[in-house]
Amino acid sequence: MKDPRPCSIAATLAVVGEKYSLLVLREVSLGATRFDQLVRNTGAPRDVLTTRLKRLVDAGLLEKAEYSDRPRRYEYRPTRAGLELEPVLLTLMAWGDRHLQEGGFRPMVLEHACGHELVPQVVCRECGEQVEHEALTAHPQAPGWTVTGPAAA
Amino acid sequence: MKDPRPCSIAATLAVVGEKYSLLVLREVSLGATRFDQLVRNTGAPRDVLTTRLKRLVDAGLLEKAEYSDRPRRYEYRPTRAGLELEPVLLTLMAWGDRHLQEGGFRPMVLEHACGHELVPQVVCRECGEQVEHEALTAHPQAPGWTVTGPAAA
DNA sequence: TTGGAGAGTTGGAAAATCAAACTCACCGGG
DNA sequence: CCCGGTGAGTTTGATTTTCCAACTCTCCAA
Repeated sequence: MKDPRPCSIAATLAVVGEKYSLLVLREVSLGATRFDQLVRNTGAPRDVLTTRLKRLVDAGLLEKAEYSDRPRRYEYRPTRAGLELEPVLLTLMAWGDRHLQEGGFRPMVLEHACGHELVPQVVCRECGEQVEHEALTAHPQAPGWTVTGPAAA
Repeated sequence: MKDPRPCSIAATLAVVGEKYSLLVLREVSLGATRFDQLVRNTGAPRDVLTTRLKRLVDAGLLEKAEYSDRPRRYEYRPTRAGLELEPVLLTLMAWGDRHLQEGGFRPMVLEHACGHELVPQVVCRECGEQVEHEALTAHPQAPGWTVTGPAAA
C-alpha cells in the first residue's frame, strides 16, 4: 500500500524522464550524435550529459560507436528502440506547437515522405479514428488497483 | 551561440518535464483528482506534489476546483489543454508496454469506443500512413540552426 | 612548439528531492 | 465536551542532483 501505480508510463519515464534525456534522443534522431553537439544543442552540462548518455546506452536506446581511433572518438547513435520513441517526441512537439508557440511559429517543420508537412495524429490502430479522451475507458490490470487508486485497502 | 536549440519539444518539457508532472496528468486524466490520491498513486512527496500542481495550474493544464467548502477542499481537474497531452501519455505507455514489460504483461489496458483494445499509432494526418523515422525530413526554422546544430557561427 | 579539437573529469557551491512530522479545519462518535 | 480521523497541505533537516567553470588527455596541423 505504499508503491505508486504500476504503469508503463512511469516505467518509460524512469528511463527517459530525467532532464535532457529526451532532448538527447531528439538530437541523435536528427543526426547530431557527438558529445559537443549534444552539449550545444541541448544545453546540458557536460557532466550531466555524460551520465545521461551512460543511462541511455545501458537501457539500449543509444549505442556508442567509435568513429575514429587515433584519436579515439565516439558518437552516440540511436538504436531501433531509441528511434521508436520518436512518436513521443512528435506528440510533445505537436502539443508545444499548438499551445506554447505564439503567432503560430514552428521552430521545426517536419516533412513526411508523402510530400506533405507532417502533422502527427494519434489514432486507434483498429478503427483508425483519432483518439479522444472521451472515447477511452481504462482497465487497470494490476491487482489491487482501480482507475482512481488502490482498491479498498 | 550559447542557447540550446529552439524547439517545441523542449518548450513542452519545460512545462511537464519535471519529475511526477506527467504522472499527475495521467492520474487526473484517469479521474484521480485529489491531493492524497495523487500522493499515493504517483509516489510524489507531498511538498513536491504541491509545487508541481502549482506549476500545472499556472500553465493552464489543471484547474483547482473546490469540491467542498466547510471543510474547504480542492481537487485538480485537467483542462482541455491538459487532456490534449494524452497522446504523449499514450505513446509513452505504448513504448513501455513494448520495450519494458516482460512477458507481454500490460499494467493498464485501454478500451477504445470502437470496441477494441486501444493500440495507439502515430500517423501523418495527410496520408494516414504510420510515421516511420526514415520517412521524415526535418526543416529547422530558427535562424542559425541546421539539423545537426548551429550554422557556421 | 604552440594551438586547437573532441570527449570527457573534477571540484565546490546552489538547488531540488525526500521522508517524516507537524498544522489546521472540520466531522462524527461516545 | 473530548477524541480520533480525514483531507490538504507546510515545515524541517538530511541527502541527492544540478550546475558551471576549469581542468585533463590524446591527438593533428601549422
